[in-house]
Amino acid sequence: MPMQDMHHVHHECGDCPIRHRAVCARCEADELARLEQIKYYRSFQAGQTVIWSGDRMDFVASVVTGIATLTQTLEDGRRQMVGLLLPSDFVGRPGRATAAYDVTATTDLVMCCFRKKPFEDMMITTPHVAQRLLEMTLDELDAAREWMLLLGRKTAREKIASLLGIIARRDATLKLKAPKGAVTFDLPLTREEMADYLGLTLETVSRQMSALKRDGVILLEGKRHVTIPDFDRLMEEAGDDSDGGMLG
Amino acid sequence: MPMQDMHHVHHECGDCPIRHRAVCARCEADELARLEQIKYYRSFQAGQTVIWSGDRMDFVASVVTGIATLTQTLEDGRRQMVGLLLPSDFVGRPGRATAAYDVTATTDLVMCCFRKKPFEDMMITTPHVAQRLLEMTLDELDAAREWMLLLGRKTAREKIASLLGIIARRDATLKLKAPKGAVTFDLPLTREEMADYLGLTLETVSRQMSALKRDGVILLEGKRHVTIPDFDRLMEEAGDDSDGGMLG
DNA sequence: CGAAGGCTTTGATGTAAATCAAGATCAGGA
DNA sequence: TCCTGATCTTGATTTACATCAAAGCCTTCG
Repeated sequence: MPMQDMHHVHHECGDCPIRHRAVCARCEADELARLEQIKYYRSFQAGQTVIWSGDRMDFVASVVTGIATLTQTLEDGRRQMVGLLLPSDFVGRPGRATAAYDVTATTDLVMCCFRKKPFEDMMITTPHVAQRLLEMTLDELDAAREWMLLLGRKTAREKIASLLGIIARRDATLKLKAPKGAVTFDLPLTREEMADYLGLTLETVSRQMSALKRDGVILLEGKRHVTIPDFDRLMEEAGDDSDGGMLG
Repeated sequence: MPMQDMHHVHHECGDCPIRHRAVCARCEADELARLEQIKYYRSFQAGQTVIWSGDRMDFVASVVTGIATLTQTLEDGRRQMVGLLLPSDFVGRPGRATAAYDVTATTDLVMCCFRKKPFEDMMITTPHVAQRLLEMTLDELDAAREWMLLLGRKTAREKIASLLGIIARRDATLKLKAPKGAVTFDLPLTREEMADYLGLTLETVSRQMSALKRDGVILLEGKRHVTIPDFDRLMEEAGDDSDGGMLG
């Protein structure tokens, strides 16, 4: 089984601490498809909508490059981001005909799409696919629950610090280096998108960014470029439970 | 395959609108186990802790009767509920050694447990198990995302109305009748548990319950027994997006 | 170059929910 | 029966964040 071996070698390209998942997107995509003809690529520009909630969705997909968001909207326009899709993340649901969320490209984006019917067939005939998808979905569920704690119980400052930590970790992972000491990266989100992620207004996001800057927790160069001189300090500000796993 | 047929008959016992899932708990449990010796039942009293976050967890389980909660806690004691486990719901993660959340019985509870190692083996040898588990996990992820919208963007009054709607629907499902017109049920949660679910304080929960009562949206008999004279009215108060699926 | 339109910051003010503080209600046990 | 403690309600006050408003900063496009 050289194909199988190949697969495992690919997966050792790195493990993402944010979502606890292998991040080699191409590999993921190729593994899931197998059959060339059911898979195709689509590109989107930053800001473009991939699909609207309620639209017919005859494909499932995974992110190859770029960042996409899932958002829900109330009738009066209040918006909440409910998913942040990074390379290798999966979107769409086998066995559902319409999209449940708005999917938007926040950066230029390439997605690898699979026609739904043949993908569903493959799920049945190829057990490995369902098992892998389960693993990914469980990771997303854990991330969603962490996010719920943030939304329900953290202060604005803690929310911002948490988000910066998440982005910093993701970025460090893509560059294959641990987020210790000084970290630097570009924010992939506008202030409004950050607000939609965190359940805040864009003004509060802006104010808290300024406050963290004033207090030396972060350095800002322009509006988007962030440097974190002391990652542990940032994590303190995020107020996270740090004892998980060490008490039993 | 009479065993297989049996299974499908069982699953037609009802579909839960809250989590879009078959609710026949016994059936679920028996299907997942197959081998008698890897499965056992555990009972808990209301208020008892099933497992603490970080504890070693050498089993996975599903709820047979009663209600359990998953909660996360920050160092300073702020608590957020991140999961509400109803009969047939699954808890635990194949491939993880320790619990990620505190699991607590809010009512008297019976769980059907499976030793983890043989369960993991079964996941590999029996494709159907992984597929079923994927389906359930995707449902939970959808519920978590709905919950994120609630936590991030809804007012206290909307949060309470949403929670009452969720409980009413669950309860109606268990009784196999649609939640239209007048509905009546007992709250399975204390005010504090409701607050932990909703990201509020117990005082705010109490005040908003009183307000909904004053406005005739709900009737209260004692602290726990709730009657909803007009379910549509309650859903209006919940402020949910109602156009989902009808615009594309 | 200068106007136009996104983003972003910052300030002034308002308000929903938290916090602090009594009491009320109820169940169980002596 | 009356305590005792848990749970819940209600009131007074504070506060974190939202809202409203204005101005600053880039980019780009005429």
